[in-house]
Amino acid sequence: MSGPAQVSIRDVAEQAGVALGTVSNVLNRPEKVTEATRARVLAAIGQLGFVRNDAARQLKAGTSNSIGFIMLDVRNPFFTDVGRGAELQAAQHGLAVLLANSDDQPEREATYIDLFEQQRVQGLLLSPIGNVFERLERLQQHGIVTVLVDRGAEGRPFSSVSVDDVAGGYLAVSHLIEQGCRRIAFVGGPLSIKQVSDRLLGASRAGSQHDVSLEVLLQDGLTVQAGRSAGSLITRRPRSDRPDGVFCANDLLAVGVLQSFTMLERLNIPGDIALVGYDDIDFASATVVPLTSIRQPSVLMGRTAVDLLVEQLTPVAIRPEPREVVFQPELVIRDSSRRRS
Amino acid sequence: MSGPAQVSIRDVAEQAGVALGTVSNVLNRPEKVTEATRARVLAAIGQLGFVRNDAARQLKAGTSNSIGFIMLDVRNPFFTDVGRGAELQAAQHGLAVLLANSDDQPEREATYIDLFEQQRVQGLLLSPIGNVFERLERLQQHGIVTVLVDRGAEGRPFSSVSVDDVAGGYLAVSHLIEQGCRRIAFVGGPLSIKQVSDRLLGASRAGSQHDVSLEVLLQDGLTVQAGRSAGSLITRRPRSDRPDGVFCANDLLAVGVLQSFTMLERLNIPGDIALVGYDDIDFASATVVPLTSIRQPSVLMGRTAVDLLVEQLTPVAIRPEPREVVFQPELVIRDSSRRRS
DNA sequence: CTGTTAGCGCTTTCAT
DNA sequence: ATGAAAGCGCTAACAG
Repeated sequence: MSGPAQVSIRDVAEQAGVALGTVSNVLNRPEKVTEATRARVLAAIGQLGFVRNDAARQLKAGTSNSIGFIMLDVRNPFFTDVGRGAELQAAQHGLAVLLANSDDQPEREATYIDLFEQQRVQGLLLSPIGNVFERLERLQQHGIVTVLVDRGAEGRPFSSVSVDDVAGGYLAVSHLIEQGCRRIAFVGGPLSIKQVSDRLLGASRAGSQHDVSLEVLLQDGLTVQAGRSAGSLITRRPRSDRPDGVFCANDLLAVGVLQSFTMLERLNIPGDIALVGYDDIDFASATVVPLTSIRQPSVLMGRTAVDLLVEQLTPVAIRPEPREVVFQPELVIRDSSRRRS
Repeated sequence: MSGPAQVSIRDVAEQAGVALGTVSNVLNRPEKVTEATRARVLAAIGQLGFVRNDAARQLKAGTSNSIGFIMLDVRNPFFTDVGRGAELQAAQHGLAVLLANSDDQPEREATYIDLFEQQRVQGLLLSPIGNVFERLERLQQHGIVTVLVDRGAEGRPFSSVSVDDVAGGYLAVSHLIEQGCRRIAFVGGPLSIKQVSDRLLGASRAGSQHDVSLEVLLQDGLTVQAGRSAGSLITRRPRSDRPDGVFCANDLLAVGVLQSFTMLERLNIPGDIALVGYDDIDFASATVVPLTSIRQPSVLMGRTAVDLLVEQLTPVAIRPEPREVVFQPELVIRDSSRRRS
């Protein structure tokens, strides 16, 4: 029932009583083989439990048929939604998606880029965190295309799918101002993450247009945990020192802020403090006070990223220029910020 | 600056003016090479942008140094937490973790098992969904070890990390009964998922011990979406027909149920209906009504899974027997079910 | 340290 | 259809 530990194409050929090349043909060009021998070969494959060694196949081909997706944070539903979209679309093209989690750490990002490069993936989807653009350009010259996800290319030779984060930040804070907020706090960080600094930029534009103060409560991560600590920072202040509106760089933070706010009996959301998050994850509408948020088309972004990648998977000669797709964010108003109407 | 598309070890040797074997030594046994030539080789590697071709390395070695983790659902924070733990521990052993998402679909699970087998990963972490045990045993004979995650091995020759789901279901429903519930509904499905049927089993044991009715509202998935539809199924009934306690097979479902419940002004949680979820994800304490849940030690489970895998990565002769690690779940009581102090 | 070599498993080509 | 053979890039072993 079970042959040697490593069953090779040669073993299969022997078992089936055919030539080695014929087995390869059955695997790769079945139409070149008569029905009868094809059946014999398949039977032998089944008996021996043969599985094609991808390393050898790749070595020959020079590339695998997977793409890698290095996510900033697997625990952020936004990214897993993007991943979901990527998988759906990749399947359409016969590609598999391997996921990795850089967890906001440049070293881990670098490690996974290495790993995927060594594996000679067809391409990479990546939300860059560290300073990796030179790295990626070299990769590209060596035949591994990168598509930037949730981040614009800014003149660099990559396709990208992103959302206008400046517009998103602007939307969020404009909305808070409309609801009557005058002392707004931005919760988020680190600013080395472009998405965060862009959202802050948009926020401060909206703030300065209306002459509203914008305080920045810098956090070292975009997690529920960080949100909690930002929240308790605020609640520990005397009432008069607290902001009346809080804009969080993502929903995880907002959830954390909400957790710490709702531990204070006498703090009313949105009455005392209005709250806006970012990403509109599934949970946003299920929080203590349903969360106003900025929606990004996450699944569509994943699909688009793969399409852009496949577009670049053509021979250099006929390869189109990299493209940038920018989606517009959308304000989703819920109770956490709704003061009128 | 950039050489041929594929820079090989041979190009490096040429550039550095050393022998091919020396480059290999620099890469794999640096101590066998003098400092000076090592530096020359490293310089050449840098200049040419050489990256070791893992396919070739693997082909030679017969195995990669990654492990694959096939998750039931990337969008469930429980699994990403497990993944996080696995990554942490794998890094300790110099292994990389590649994540894949079977999304509850047996075909996708099979596809990824194939993929990882073709890639000759060192081992697999897997929460089985389809009927894959024969497959996995064959894999094991061919040198790819599997550790079952969130699922016991039940006599099969695999190590496993799981949580006692029957105990968890029992805990949940016993708690509801203690809070005075007498008509309990179980929301979850499909029952083909062992975790779900075990939780139901525990639930019904608790129910029958106290002579409490247990209604099963079967869903086809463990998602927020499915939870919403179960919730509206309940709220559409006349008050007298509604359960007074709901136990959801996971927190995503519970979040969905909560969403639909809280759309009804006059429905009081936990007064009219008490609610218990499962997994105790980060969001559980941030929901409209903070969610009572059954906690599983997710990160620890991931770490343990990798340890069990590494344990099995020894030559067959000295390999220890597979082990089963079973953690006990823990009831975390919050407002969604707390009726008496 | 060098230079050479075999071989991992597969694909592809070629003449038969 | 076959059988033979080259070669993908690497590792590891060898004699010098």
